[in-house]
Amino acid sequence: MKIRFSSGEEFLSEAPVSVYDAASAAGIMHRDVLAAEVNGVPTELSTVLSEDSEVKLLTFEDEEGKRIFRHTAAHIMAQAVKRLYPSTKQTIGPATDNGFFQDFDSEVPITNEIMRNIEAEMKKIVKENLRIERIVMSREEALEIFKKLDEPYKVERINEIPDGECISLYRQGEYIDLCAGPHLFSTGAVKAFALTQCTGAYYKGDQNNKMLQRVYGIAFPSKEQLNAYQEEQREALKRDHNKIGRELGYFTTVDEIGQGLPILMPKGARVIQLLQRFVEDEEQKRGYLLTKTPLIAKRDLYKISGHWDHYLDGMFVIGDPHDESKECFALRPMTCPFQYQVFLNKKRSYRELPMRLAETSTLFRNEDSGEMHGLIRVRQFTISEGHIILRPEQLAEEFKGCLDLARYMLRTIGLEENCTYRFSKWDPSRTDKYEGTPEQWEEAQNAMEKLLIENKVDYKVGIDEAAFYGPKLDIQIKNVFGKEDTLITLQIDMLLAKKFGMEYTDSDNTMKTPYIIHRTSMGCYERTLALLLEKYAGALPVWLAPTQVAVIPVVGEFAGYASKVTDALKAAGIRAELDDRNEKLGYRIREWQLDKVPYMLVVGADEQSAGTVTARARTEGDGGVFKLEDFISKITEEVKTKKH
RNA sequence: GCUGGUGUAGCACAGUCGGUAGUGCAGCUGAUUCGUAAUCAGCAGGUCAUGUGUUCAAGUCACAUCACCAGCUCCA
Repeated sequence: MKIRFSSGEEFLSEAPVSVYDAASAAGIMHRDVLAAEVNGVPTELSTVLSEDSEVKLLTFEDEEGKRIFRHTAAHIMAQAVKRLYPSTKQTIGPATDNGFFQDFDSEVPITNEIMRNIEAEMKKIVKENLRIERIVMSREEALEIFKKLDEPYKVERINEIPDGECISLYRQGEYIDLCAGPHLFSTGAVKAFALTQCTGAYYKGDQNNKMLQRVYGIAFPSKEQLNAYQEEQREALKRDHNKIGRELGYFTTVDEIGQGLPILMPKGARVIQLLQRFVEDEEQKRGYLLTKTPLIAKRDLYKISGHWDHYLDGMFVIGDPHDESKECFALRPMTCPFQYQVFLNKKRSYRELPMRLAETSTLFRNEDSGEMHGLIRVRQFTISEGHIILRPEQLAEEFKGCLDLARYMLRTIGLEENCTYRFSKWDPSRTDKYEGTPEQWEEAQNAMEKLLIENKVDYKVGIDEAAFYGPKLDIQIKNVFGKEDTLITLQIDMLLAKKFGMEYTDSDNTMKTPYIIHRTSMGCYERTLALLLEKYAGALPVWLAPTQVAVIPVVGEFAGYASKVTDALKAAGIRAELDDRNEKLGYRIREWQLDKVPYMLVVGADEQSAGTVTARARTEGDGGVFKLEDFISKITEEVKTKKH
């Protein structure tokens, strides 16, 4: 038989041979090799080859190699926990994007102190360099083993494995676990690791189930890689909008006002105003009609839209929602049913479609208390909302228009490269959560899929991520903790128009029901601000900076000239601030640096006599000595082009 | 909502065995007028998140509530 390696080498063998031996014989085995892919399937180095095979050796540089490495680290953690706390029940322990975790059912919560103990025990297991063995057995044998070990979750899992599927166990030393694998050759390879946090997690991710103890960890083949990763994490956390946004005075929260209700301070409010003006102006150019609709409505409206049935828990209700004899209001969680009234105002012709309605819309959602996060997840927010009411044949063009607008916005604010696309579909097994029939969902989803392909959107599918009325294209972004949120959403809705009795007279004089696109152009402003602060570490581009220029006289003597310069900048529409405090120059400069202001103009005798300014720029190379009017032109140009 | 953690001045933190609260920076008032990371002096800031309890005595101990943080679940 012939074994071909992806690196080009070949090895011929009469007898069955392990991947490890074959690679050694071919002279390409080295210490960084963790596992292998045989004919495209990941497997361990001990796998015995008995027919012609294509083999790729995996190291930590390969995604699959990383995954296997981390998965083995998870097993080492589980082994350590079983050694220290034998009554703990094992559940699952996969690799994640950055590391791994293990879920345990433990009587006592796992604290930081316990975590340190587990780490110490893990070090021992690595040092013992235990050989990791794969064992395949029948369902009955496996059940017997785990019943004997008193591991009920493993027993449950074994019973869930479909007939005919291979049941494999992995053994390292005294520890044994049910696991599909693959794994490393031995525990010794996991040279550097750290347990990062301990927390609760519902069994099988269902909040009706028991809460288990989850321990997260990271693992690397070398100490250097571990240190580099930890340093990177520390740096990322310095960009946390929830930290710098408060420190720099963009927003704050107040106990008495409540959770998820941030106060936008002058700087935060300014940035949001700038974003909002930009969005509204751009939408006007693209044929949108601006509306302004009420923030509350009677329960009757939400009953028509379906929100009352599907979203009552998420709404702030004024009055008793269940007392039908009295009037009851609710703060709006979405704009849709309000904005539809614009269309419903009179009889509509096909000639009026598409009708593009936009609104800077404040929404209220009664999120569960543990959900709030800085400006990213709040209970009141303002969104660049909009609905396009259209004839079915206009869907492709209008959807493309929305996508173009969203991409233009993201590109302009500099977040496009940080985003990914998710095609959010319904879950056919959870019909209670969704309106409409499977046929209607099929139709809407097929339409969207076609549009995504046409528009070359590189997307991932998300099952059970749709809105209750239709599928979505969600534009996703990660925060500094790696948590993903939706920034922008485009939704196709073939259901709600009918519920609201929306119709138009078509060219053949028949009444037709329109389609609706629900869309945002820049998402909600609070969240966008948060992600901008994180992207730029607080140093927003000039066009968005709350203060664009600080004017600093060298000493008090030149405060007059500095004041004139400031006035000239302000007259040109530049957000300038005069800093004539009686403090040492270096001290004042340092304060503005900490404030991340894009430009400082230092003026003294030379500048005053020449009518110039000395600009010190936040970014290297943008500074220098300018004629005042030249500096104004420079800033005006940067604002106009929305330079990053 | 669930698991764990946190809450002392605007911010960063001390506060020992339970004995009535400190430091630095920021702020204010003076003085100082200095060319790119911190001028000097003085002053003022706190119902120790809130409430209830234990105690002769609570920042410190107990319970409850609120808020903040991470994760789970949910979601823009």
